[in-house]
Amino acid sequence: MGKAVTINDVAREAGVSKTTAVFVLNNRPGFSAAEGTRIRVREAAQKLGYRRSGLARALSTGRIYTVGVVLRIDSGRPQDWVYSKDVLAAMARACHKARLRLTLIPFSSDAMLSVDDVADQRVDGLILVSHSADAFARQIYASGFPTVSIGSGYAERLVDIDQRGGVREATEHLLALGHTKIGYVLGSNPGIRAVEERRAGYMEAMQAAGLAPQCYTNHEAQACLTQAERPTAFVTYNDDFAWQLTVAARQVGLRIPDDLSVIGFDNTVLAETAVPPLTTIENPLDAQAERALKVLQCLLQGKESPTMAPLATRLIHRQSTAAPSGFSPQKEPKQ
Amino acid sequence: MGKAVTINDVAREAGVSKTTAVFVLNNRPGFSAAEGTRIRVREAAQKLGYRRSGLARALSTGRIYTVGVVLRIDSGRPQDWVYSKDVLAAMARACHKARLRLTLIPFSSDAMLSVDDVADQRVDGLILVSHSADAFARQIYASGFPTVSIGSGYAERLVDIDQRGGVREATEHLLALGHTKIGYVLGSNPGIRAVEERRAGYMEAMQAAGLAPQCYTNHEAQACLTQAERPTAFVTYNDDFAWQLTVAARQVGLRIPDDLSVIGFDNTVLAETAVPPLTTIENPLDAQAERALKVLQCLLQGKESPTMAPLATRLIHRQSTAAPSGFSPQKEPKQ
DNA sequence: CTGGGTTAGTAACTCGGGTTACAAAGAAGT
DNA sequence: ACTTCTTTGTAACCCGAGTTACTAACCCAG
Repeated sequence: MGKAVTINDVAREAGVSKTTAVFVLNNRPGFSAAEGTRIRVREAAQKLGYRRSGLARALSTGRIYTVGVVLRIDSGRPQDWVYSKDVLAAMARACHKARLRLTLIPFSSDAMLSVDDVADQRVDGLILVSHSADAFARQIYASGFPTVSIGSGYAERLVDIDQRGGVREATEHLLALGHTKIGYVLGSNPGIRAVEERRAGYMEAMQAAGLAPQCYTNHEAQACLTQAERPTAFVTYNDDFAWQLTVAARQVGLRIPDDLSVIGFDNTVLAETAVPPLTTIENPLDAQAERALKVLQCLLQGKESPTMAPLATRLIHRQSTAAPSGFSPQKEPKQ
Repeated sequence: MGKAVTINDVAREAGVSKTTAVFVLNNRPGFSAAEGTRIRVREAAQKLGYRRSGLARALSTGRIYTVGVVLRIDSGRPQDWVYSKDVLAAMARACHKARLRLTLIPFSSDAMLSVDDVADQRVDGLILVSHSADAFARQIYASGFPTVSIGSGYAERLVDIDQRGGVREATEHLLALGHTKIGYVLGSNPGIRAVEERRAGYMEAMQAAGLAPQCYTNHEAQACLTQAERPTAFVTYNDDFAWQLTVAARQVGLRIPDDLSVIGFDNTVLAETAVPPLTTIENPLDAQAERALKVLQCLLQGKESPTMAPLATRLIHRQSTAAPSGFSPQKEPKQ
C-alpha cells in the first residue's frame, strides 16, 4: 500500500536536494542546473516510477483543475434524463478541451446538498445545471464559492440562451404555415426561468399575430386531442413533451404532421429518432458549456466576468410540422 | 481570495490548541474534552464559517472518496453516446448511493490518456467503461493503480454481464416464433469481449437449432433488406443498430414486425421510444455499476475481490418481433 | 586581489488537516 | 501525604508537493 514514490525519494536517489528535484521535473523557468544533474534527476524519477500527486500539488497551488457539475439524478422517467445527460456531455467536451476535469455532483431530493459537502477544495468551482432557485443554489451563491449556472438555472450568474426568441420563432413558423389554433405545452416547473421565458416567447408571437394564446399542461394537452376544438399545432416546452404528444396523437388516430403539427425544444436524440423526426428548437449546449467554463475561469482569476448576450437558438425543420389540413398555400416547409 | 478559514483560525478563536479543535470537530472517539471546550470550538467554527478542506484531508488520509470514470467521448453520432451516457448515469447513481464522488475522465482518440495524468491522487480508483484492450487499459492495469472495467471492457478485472446468454435467449425467442432465417448484426469493434460474446450467443443458438448462422455488418444488414433471400428476423449487437435497421426497413417498404423482426441489446431510451418500441435485451447497468464499485472498494482495502458470476440479462418483449409472415401458429408473443 | 555577476544548488517554510505520544492538573485510594 | 488513575489537553511530526530567500563556487573585469 504505502508504496507511493515521492519527490523526496527521487531526490535521494539522484543525490540532490528535494528543491532541485522539483525544479528540474517542473522545468522551472529561470532555474539553472547542470545538464548532468537534470539527467540524474530524470533518470531517478523514471527508475523509481515517480508519479506526482495531483492532490498535494492542488493543496499547495490552490487549484485542482477540476470543476463540479451539480445536477439532479432522481427523475423517474429515463426520457427526463436525456436532456441532463446532453448537458453533461457538452460540459464533458468543454472541460476536456479546457484540460479540466469534471466531477459529477449528483443530488436527489432525498439527500439535500450542503454547501459544506460541496465547497470543500476538491473542486475549483461549480456549474449548476438546471437548478431552480432552491435553497442550495441560494446558499452556494451566498457562500461566495465560484459558481455559474447553466441551462434553465438559477438566475444569478447564469449562462443562458435566448429561450424566448426560440419559442417565438417556432410559433411564427407555425403561423406562417397557416395555423391559427396553436397551443403551448408548459414546462412543469413554474418559477424556473426557462419555463417562464419560453412561455413568454409563445405569448409574444401569438399576441403579435392577434391570436388567442392557449396554454396546456403536458397532461391537458394529451387529453384535449380528441376534442373538436383542439389546436391544430403545438409548441412544447421540450422534446420529451413533444414526443409524448405525438405518441398520444397516434393513439387517438391523428397523423403527424397531417392532422397535428408539433414542435419540441432542445434537439435531443429523442427529436432525431422519433417517428416522424421532430421539428425542434436547437439548444446550443456546447456553446453554453464553453461559455460557462469561461465565466468560471474568470471568477477563479478574480475578475468578474463580462455580461454576455444570450446565445442564439435555431429552428430545426424536420417532419412534425405542416400546414393545417384544409389549408393549401404551402404544403410543407422546405427541408 | 486567500480567505480560507483554517482549523488553526478556529483553534485560535476558541483559545485551544489545533489538535483539540480537530478532535472536537471530528468527534474523535476516545477523546475526552470538557463540555465548555467543545462548545467553544464549535461556536468558533460556526462564527468563522470554517469549512474543512476535503483536499488536505485527502492528502493526509490517502482517500479522496472519488472514483474516476474513463470513457471516450469522440464518437460522431449522438446515438453512440446513448449507451455510454446510460452507463455513466448508472455509475452516478451507484456512487451517490455509496457516498462517493464521480470524476469523469473523458478521452478522445486524438489525445491519448497517460497513466501519469490519470493516476495522480485526485481519484482513489478508476472505472474503465467499454474499453478495448488498448494501450491505456493495459498500462493502467500494469501500473497497479486500482482499476475495474465495466461494460464491454478490457478483460482483466471486468464486471460483466451474461452477454452470450442474453443473445442466445433473444435468438431462441425468434426461433420459437417460427423464424428460420435469422441474421445477426455484428458489433463494429472486433476484439472487444462483448462483441465476441454476443456473436457467440447467436452462433450457439443457431447451431443448437441446426440452422445456418449468417452474420452481417451494420451496413450489410441494411443493404440486404431488398433481396429476396433476406432474413426474416435480426438479432443486433445493440439498440442503435436495431433502430437503424428498422428505419432502413421502413424506407424500403417493410413493416416492423410484420415483415421483419428485430431485437436490440441494452434497452436504451432508443428502444423505448422507437416506433414500434423495440424488443431488446436488458443490460442491468445499475447492478453492474454497483458491483464495479464494490470490487473497487475491495481493491482499495487491499483485499483482492471475489470473482463473481456474470450478471443475468433479461429479454424485454416489445413490439418489434412477431412470427414470420406466412407462419400461423402463434401470432405475437404475449406481452 | 577585489568587487560584481552568473551558475548551481539548497534549507526552511507554506498549503490544511490527521495522528502519535506525552504532560499537567485534579480526583481518588491507602 | 504519597501514589495512582482520569480527565483534559498539547507539542511535534506526518501526508507530498510548491516557493522564497539565501549561499557557495566560479568567472570575468578593473
